[in-house]
Amino acid sequence: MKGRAQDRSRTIADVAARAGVSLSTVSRVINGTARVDEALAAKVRAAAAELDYTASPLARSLVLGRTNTVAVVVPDLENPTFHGVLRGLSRAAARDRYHVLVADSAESVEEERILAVETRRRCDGIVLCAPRMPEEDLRRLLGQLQPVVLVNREARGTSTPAVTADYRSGLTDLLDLLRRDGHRSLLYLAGAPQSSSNLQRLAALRDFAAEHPQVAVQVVPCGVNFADGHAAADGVLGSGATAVLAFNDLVAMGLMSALGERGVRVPQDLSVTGFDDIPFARYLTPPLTTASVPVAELGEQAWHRMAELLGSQPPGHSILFRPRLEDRGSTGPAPARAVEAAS
Amino acid sequence: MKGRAQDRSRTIADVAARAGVSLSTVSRVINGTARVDEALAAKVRAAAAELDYTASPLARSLVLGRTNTVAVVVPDLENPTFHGVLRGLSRAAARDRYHVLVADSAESVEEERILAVETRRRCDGIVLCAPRMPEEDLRRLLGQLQPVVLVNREARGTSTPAVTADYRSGLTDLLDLLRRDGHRSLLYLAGAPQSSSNLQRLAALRDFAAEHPQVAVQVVPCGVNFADGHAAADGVLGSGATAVLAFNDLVAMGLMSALGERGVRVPQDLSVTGFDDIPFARYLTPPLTTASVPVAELGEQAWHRMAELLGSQPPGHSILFRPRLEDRGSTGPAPARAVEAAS
DNA sequence: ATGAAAGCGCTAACAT
DNA sequence: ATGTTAGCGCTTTCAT
Repeated sequence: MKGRAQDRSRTIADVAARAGVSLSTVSRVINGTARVDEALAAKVRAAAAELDYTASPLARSLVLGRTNTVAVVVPDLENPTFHGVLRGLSRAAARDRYHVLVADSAESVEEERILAVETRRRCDGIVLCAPRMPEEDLRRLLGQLQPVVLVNREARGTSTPAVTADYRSGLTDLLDLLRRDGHRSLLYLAGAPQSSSNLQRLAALRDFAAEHPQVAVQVVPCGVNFADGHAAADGVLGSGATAVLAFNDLVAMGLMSALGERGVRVPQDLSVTGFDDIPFARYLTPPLTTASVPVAELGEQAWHRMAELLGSQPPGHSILFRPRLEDRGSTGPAPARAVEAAS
Repeated sequence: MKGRAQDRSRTIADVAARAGVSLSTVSRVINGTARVDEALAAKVRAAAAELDYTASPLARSLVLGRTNTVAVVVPDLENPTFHGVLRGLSRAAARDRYHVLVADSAESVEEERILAVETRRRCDGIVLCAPRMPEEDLRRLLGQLQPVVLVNREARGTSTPAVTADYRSGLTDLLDLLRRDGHRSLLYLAGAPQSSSNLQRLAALRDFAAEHPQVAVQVVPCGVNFADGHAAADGVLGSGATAVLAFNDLVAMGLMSALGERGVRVPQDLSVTGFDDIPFARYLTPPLTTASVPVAELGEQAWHRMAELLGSQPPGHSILFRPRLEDRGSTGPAPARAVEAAS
């Protein structure tokens, strides 16, 4: 047999020995931290190549105090929004040779804090998606987590950069669209009560109600996923509303599915809007009118803010993506009379 | 102000000093590695609590040779399959107090190798999703990556545990369904040509064609996502087939969307099947007939296999999930005559 | 039962 | 320009 099996990973000492130089020279050559005589450098490179040597990231991290890793903490990987954020972040970070650690708190606000703090110790910074954490808890947490970038919520009174979608203006756009279509009785299927993005939507609703007193707006607790929307159908039909603003596309899809089962036509009998513009929204029957949120870009920008912080620049400014109205087939003119509950 | 701001993270030396004991005692108390006098132990715990001390995972990893982290390497996080795998894996690993590093090779088979090797050094093992890597390259790579668990493909001639879906039997089920519905001219929209899961489907097709010579089966290159399916519509309509087996649900959805635009009715004019049973498949109009693959469970089982390897048990057996046929609305009896291309 | 000291693999002063 | 040495924060012999 040629060449012994390599028992374990080679160390810098192996390379130094083989090249007949000191550890520091090897380190210098490999990191390019100082001038090294070209002859020696060549020897080192050769030795490293022969041994298939690469420096232990662990050991480097320990001494450098830097892991070249960031973590993203999300409440639920299943949620298309966080999934998109992870995707955008992961690609962007990879371009800068950073790695990403993912931590899914499985919706437990309790765990989230602990998880974030523990995860933080394994990396250089945290991208935090914690829509439901009470603001005060969040502010306290932020101190231990630096550097942090927030996604889809802000922490007032701190200089933590945040990358968010402007859910308020997005919902306002949808409300205006429905109003222009002649709807005078609207219903909002609310998401997680205390979540930032739900509160923003409620703010839009409040503004709208004040500006358009002739339009009735009901708020009905619902949820954030398909099943929640599906279960809301009967309540919606009993409400007399001619248009429904679902918390997000998933809820809208669930609702539309249940409406279909009941023979209610969208948009002829009832208009429905979603939120987010998940990939399938445009391909539903009818295509879903929604406010498009560039989730992957949220993740990408979150990385850019993080990269600034890691370069020990001062915190950059928070950035807000304005959702774009996607006026598609699930909304239309208000019917002459409100639909009655079927069945 | 009460208490100085803590300049940087506390070390075990700080705790030892405060408790008036040696470093080793602190280590022993914290890890429970040896008996320590209860009085001392209490002092140590108190000191640790006061300083809010937790051991540096980095330093521990370096000395223990273990990071408590595994990496999952995927070709594309956007793909619902890999996304599901990540989700299942992440939750399962978290339960065992393991962290997960995610590496997205952005579809580049070239990068994949390098990425995997580099990522491997930062963790204890790799869960590899590399459907397109040539088998020989894969086998070579496997050596450097140990411990490895493969997802959705096997590496013959190795003992690397694999967790896969049986795409072959899944497609066979779909083929049988269509045949029983009277279809005699089928068309398969193929995925990535060399990917394992595409090859498995082709094998099913081959078997089927041999067993049922009276049924015509065409294979048309297509792709793996929505847009690919959408673009395939005209070719499908010109083919004379009465039923189409899309590579996966995304392709099926794209196709159905394009068919809708052309006024082709599913399943009356044309039956369509997907594969995977992504969350929205059942809510399409019509609901998609497909073969359901439990992606999150794939990830979960991948973790279990990995956990065995990490416990230095011998490699467990590979496991194969049999897709379940979901007979829904997008398939039906073959029309009396094949549809003609519209427009 | 406890402490002193070596060492995980590396980088960065500090010498020369 | 190169080598020697002291750590990074921890665990684990090895003494006592």
